[in-house]
Amino acid sequence: MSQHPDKTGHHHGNLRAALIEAGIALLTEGGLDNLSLRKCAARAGVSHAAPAHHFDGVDGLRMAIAAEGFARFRQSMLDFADTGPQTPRDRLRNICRGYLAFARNNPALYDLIFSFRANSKLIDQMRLNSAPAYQVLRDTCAPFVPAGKDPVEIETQVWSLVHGYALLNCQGDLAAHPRRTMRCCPCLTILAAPLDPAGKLRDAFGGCAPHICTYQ
Amino acid sequence: MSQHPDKTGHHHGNLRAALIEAGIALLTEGGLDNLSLRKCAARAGVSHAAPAHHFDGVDGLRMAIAAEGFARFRQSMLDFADTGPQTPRDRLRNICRGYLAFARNNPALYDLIFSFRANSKLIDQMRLNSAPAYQVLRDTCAPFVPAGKDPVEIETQVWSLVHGYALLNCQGDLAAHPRRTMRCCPCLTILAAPLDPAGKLRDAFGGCAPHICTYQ
DNA sequence: GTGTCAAGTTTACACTGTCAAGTTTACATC
DNA sequence: GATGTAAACTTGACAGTGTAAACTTGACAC
Repeated sequence: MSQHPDKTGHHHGNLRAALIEAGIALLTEGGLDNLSLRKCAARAGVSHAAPAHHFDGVDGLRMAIAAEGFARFRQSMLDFADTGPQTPRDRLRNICRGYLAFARNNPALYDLIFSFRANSKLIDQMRLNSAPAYQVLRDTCAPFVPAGKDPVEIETQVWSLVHGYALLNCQGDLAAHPRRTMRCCPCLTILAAPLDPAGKLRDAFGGCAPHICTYQ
Repeated sequence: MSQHPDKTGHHHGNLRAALIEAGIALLTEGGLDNLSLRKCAARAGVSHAAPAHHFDGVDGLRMAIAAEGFARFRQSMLDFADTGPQTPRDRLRNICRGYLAFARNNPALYDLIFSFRANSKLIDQMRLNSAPAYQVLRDTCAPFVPAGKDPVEIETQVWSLVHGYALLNCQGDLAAHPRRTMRCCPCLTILAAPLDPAGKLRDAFGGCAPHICTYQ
């Protein structure tokens, strides 16, 4: 099926990847509104209708780009988690840092991922795309789930907190105060100072209890 | 300036309000993608260019609708806060419920509010529009801010948590499990069971510490 | 009446997604 | 090699979109 490593005459050879790459570039340059089938086509050097043919419409293109975004998103979390000490608490703190780093470094792609509103046909595929990223969260939260409790509760808490924080930081009122940190009970200190503009993640976790969460 | 209570010949009389109302109806019926200048115009019975003339482009229309959305959003929080016991803890719990109720009852409007990406010209106006809603949060969080601490830290925590939770519930993976509750340390139990589909907000806060947050 | 100005209209244009039809290429089969 | 077929595009057309400029209508001050 993949007998076209390079463009051979009429066939492009690697159009799908080229279109996704073009789409990510468009997102990076001009935000969500800058992404269109025709611009992707022009950038990939194909006719204006080629992307729609490939991805079955603009929603398909956006989903394909979002799938690539989820893969990079997941990788950002894993990159942070695999660095430094490997205690469960360190790993949980660091996937949150990786989460926020991705949101900060790829705002438009992050926007696309979490602004995706698909019809029922694509929503299942979208869930498949995002599942590996959620799995990182699940694996990392697992050590903190008390016996007999539903893991999804603490997962939801961590996910909600970091997701809301990322959105508020990247677009909302907090964007004016990027150095703002979050501190509350110990389960929240994992998010402290994650968006240091200089890229040096200050450690502001001093004085916290050693457990993540006094789950009752 | 408002000498046109009804439509008098050429002038519409109350075009601005009619367009905003039409826009909200379009959002409610078909989501974000269903909102356009021309559809608003048709629904308000004016020419297709009238909305752009009024609001100086589609971004202006969207901002005007978002301003109305923020007002309703704020009112939803206040309605919940002013009901029931009036301890600081009750009020904080209830503005979160009001927050989530609004997100659930007005998903497209909530989407519009928090997906708004404005150029630098409109972003200041947008901040003015959202300020009263944020003020509700600030006032409600104030009793929980320890002396000498920056109030914005606990505000950010609560806002992030409820914002992320609302988004995940309304659009994301959690949408499949609307009855999911969040429980963790006491500061988080305010969000427990906020999205009961039957509309009866179950109280699942039993066994929590009486203080909101062991802020250290 | 006259001037002025805001409020809408009209017209036109570029851009967008989508669809139908046609063209080119690859490949299997004879 | 010739042929059929399916996939991978291209081409052309169309409706819907935002936007800008020019025009018209109405209200009001003088």
